[in-house]
Amino acid sequence: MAKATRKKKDPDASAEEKILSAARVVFTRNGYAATTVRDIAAEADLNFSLVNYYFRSKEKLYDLVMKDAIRQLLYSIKYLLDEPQTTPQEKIDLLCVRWIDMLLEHPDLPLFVMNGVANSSNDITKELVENNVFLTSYFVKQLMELHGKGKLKIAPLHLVMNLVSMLSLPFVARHLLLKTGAVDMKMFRAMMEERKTHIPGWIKLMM
Amino acid sequence: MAKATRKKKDPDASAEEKILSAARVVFTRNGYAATTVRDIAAEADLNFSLVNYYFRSKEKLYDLVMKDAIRQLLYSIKYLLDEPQTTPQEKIDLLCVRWIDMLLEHPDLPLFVMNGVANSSNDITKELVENNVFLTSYFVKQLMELHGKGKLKIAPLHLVMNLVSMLSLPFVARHLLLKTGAVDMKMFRAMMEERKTHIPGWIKLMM
DNA sequence: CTATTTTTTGAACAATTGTTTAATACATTT
DNA sequence: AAATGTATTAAACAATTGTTCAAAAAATAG
Repeated sequence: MAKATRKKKDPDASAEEKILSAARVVFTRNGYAATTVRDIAAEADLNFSLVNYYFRSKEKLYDLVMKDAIRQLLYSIKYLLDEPQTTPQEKIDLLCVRWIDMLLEHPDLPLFVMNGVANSSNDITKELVENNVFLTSYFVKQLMELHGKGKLKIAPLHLVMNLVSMLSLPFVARHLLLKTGAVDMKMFRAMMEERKTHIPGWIKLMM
Repeated sequence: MAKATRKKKDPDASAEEKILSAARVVFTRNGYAATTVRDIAAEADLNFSLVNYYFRSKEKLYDLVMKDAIRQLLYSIKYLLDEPQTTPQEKIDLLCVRWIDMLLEHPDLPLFVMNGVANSSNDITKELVENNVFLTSYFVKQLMELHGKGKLKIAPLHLVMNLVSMLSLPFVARHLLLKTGAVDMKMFRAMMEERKTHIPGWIKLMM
């Protein structure tokens, strides 16, 4: 095994890493079924047998990429939601900036993950449950407490739903917006920048 | 040609129709690439050569299904948005009920269409542009007029984005909610029923 | 009934798929 | 240097894919 022992140095970016990031690109763009092992190798500019050499199978490689995608989507805000010192409102402010920044860098992530979940193996579902960021977070506990005292109009689950919806659906529907000519890329980015501050405002109206 | 001339009567549900609705089921569940012509025929309980006999190719059949899906998603609210007699607020009330009812019957439609658009042919993009329901609607004209007069705080495009987001993302993320155990099917339906009236309320707060 | 058209079937096809294997090239160690 | 372990390659594989085609079956028309 090369991967496990790792006695050698990495020559520049190692073949293994080149394949992994190529897989990220191709899987994210085309999905699992429409992606071939040869596509990935071509993107990495390597012989296609190396994919199986380093990752054993297409499916194992996909699971790796999908798990990373889920972590990227959820972990980037996890500690933020569990911070005991900040108010729910402050959490919302930070969350929106943090998440939109991340999504602007990886705009295809939400659709990719939604598809991964829809046709998921147990392995991937497990990754999701273990990182069930929102519902087990201190953020939701705070909201439930406020809701219980009558100091929060909206049900916490609806609030979270609205927050995630307004943040991520524009990215899910990004290609639709672009291809219909509703917006161009520059305008899309500008609107997402606006939403960093607008969404917290709208959410607070609901609270 | 059988399809074009149609001299015969339809024996019960014709083979052609059985294939089309089977294709809807399988394509919507598994996507284009993961669907085989043999899967569709099996779902329709027919010989798999009939798929090509009636629809010439897998891709043409998919385009049919996708176009129908887009129409179902957009046409169900098109005339509603172009009604000159109703106020924007009334349109929003009706839209939310109408759309959530439709999505509860076809919950996989949004994710299916988003994927179709992301990897779309020109043919499908055309269908979208021609049914560009929102941005060319009288609804948006009304909003822009109000916004121009300073009688509408939120920018119309953000309003439409928020409306569509809060309505459709829960369906896109439906499998995630169910598989993580955040909600069960009964609770999901109940929440969507609540959102029929809540979303208009939240949107109006933003206006 | 006979003739004709339409529908259905099963076999065959070439292409593409993921995976394996054996040989070769390269790097490291002794 | 030789020996050993690792990385890379090309070829081959069995399976699956969409599509075609000719024959059989069923339905319709004359």
